[in-house]
Amino acid sequence: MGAKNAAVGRPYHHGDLRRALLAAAVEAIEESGPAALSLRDLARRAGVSHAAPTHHFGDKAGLLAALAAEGFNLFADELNRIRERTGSLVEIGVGYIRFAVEHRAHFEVMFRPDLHAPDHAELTAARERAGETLRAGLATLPDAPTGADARFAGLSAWSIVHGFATLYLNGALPPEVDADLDGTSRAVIGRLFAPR
Amino acid sequence: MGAKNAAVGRPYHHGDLRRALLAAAVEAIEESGPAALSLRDLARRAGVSHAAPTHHFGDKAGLLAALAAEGFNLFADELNRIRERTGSLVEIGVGYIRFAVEHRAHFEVMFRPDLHAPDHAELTAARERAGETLRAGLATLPDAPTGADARFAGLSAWSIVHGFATLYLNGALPPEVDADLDGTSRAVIGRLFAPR
DNA sequence: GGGAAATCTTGTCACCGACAAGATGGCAGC
DNA sequence: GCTGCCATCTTGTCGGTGACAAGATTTCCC
Repeated sequence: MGAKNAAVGRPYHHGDLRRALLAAAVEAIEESGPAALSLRDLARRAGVSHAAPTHHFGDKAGLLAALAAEGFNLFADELNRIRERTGSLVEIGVGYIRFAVEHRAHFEVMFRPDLHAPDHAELTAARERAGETLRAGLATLPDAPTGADARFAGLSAWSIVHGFATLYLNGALPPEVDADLDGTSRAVIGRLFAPR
Repeated sequence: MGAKNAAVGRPYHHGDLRRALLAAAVEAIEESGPAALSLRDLARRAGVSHAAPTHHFGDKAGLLAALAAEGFNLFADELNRIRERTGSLVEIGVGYIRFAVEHRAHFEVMFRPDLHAPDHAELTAARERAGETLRAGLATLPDAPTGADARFAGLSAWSIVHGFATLYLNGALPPEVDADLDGTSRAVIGRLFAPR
């Protein structure tokens, strides 16, 4: 029978601690960035003891890798949705940037391998899935290039959206950008594909 | 008279501790990234007590802000040199990426405001100087755009080089890129300005 | 040459991540 | 329906870290 503890109403087993910890991590990172993240703080937010997270993630790098994996999966879902709906590489790019802003905590962890547990299977799979999504997006180009050109086209498209998103998140871009993020994204990406 | 301490030869005053700590920080960050940086480790590397760094930088955020400022100054110097020598925006972009790789430790700290002491005067000035350099680089374009077009041109150029550099540093780019980083950079940047 | 100020040290505190050992309770198999 | 296994969670502990305080040493400047 549960809840014999001093803390009223809280059963010994949390129920879904793993999910609660990941949600708490998103919250904490949105508040103060991934550098300031503390496992003990997450445990407090979830109402469990300071050592509870260990069982689910091993260590801090394990938790961040799991969070990154969740991020890559959300990311692939979102971009696939946009691709099926619009079939436009520019719109996928706009979605890339919007994802970074709307899922800031996930995004800030996804591309920081120094924070991840090495050889994290779930993360590797999720990252691969997201990569596949981007490659499929490139194929939507009407005059899809081939050979070396295709490599450079892919790299430049990825670079421009990733750079814009990163600079925006770091607060490096001028404030006017905030007023119309999608519009600015479209204009910036458009310059890469403009026929001129 | 100096060197009465147990540690032979080491005077009480270091001489140039500030510079030594910044150099140690570069070394430490190159080894294990900015997240793993520890002030006490830097103090050990410099051969001083664990509290010595406080006087020069206030706290950890102060040290990282100083390192970022140093980075922005090196960065502006390097890009100005390239601009004067080549007058080419593409080459400035290649230099941007090469700087990120060759001064990885500095670069990884420069665009991470969450790590910086807020309102750090030296950093603000250095960042402004670097921004000025980039703007001057844009003006080298033969058909330099004006008005809103100029804003988007600047944003897209900055985004593409910054994104490429960031992805490369994070190990997200395929290994072939390593073989010819400058060539790949040029090809990627070239797609943005290609007349097509 | 003497005192003020800069520089560095020692000592301490709260917090953190990791680990170990034990408590709790769900659950499968009988 | 009971029993034992095992996932889950707690408590306790250790070394390391950042920040601060107070004191020691040295330089600098008048």
